[in-house]
Amino acid sequence: MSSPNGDLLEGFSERVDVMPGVWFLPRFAEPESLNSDLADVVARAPVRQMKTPRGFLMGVAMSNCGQCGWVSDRRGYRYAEHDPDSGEPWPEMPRSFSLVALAAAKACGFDAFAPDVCLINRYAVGKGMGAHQDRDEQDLEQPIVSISLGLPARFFMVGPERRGRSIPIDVADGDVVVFGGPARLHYHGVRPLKPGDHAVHGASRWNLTFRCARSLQPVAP
DNA sequence: AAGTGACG
DNA sequence: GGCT
Repeated sequence: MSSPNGDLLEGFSERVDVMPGVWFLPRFAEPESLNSDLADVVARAPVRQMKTPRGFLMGVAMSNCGQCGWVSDRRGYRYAEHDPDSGEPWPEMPRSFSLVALAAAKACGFDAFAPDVCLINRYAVGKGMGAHQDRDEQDLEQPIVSISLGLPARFFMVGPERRGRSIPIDVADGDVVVFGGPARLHYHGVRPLKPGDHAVHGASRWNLTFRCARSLQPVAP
């Protein structure tokens, strides 16, 4: 298929190259099926505020789906096969999640993205996340795919050092950010959420981040 | 410090 | 950049 957007899937808008290894895909995801499946997942594994290793309560409420889930407590950051709140395995990753994550990664040149984890972050008004790295995954060859749902927010990407100038990326419902390769370990964060009222999610922003935490080999979606 | 926030 |  020949089009101005050669390596993008047909029917989608543009791909913005933010910096080497960071791409912004405005309105790439169709929120409706994601919203429905998200509701099912968080009904089984409700979001909760985890503690940092130093004992501070994180502002953002989190859950997971997939083969394991990212957790934080006084023992540190890690991936766990079970939800520590319920003792149950994390809910299975919905097909709608893995399909859009795969397509977004492919649009950025990652042809075999097979995430085994989706970390679910819910931002309430006033909540944000300071600059941090996603470095707890085994497979750093694979990118991080981040899907925004609900209220808009300002994501920021710094670089390999925690401090320094950041590049803002304003993300809204259905937007996708992909970062990998030279940016896979870049520090990044989210500015505190401004008040608003989204038709579906009310005064919240949801973020779905897909990672290859343990799978070192591709798995069919 | 995946924290918050005053100050410049 | 300091503080906790």
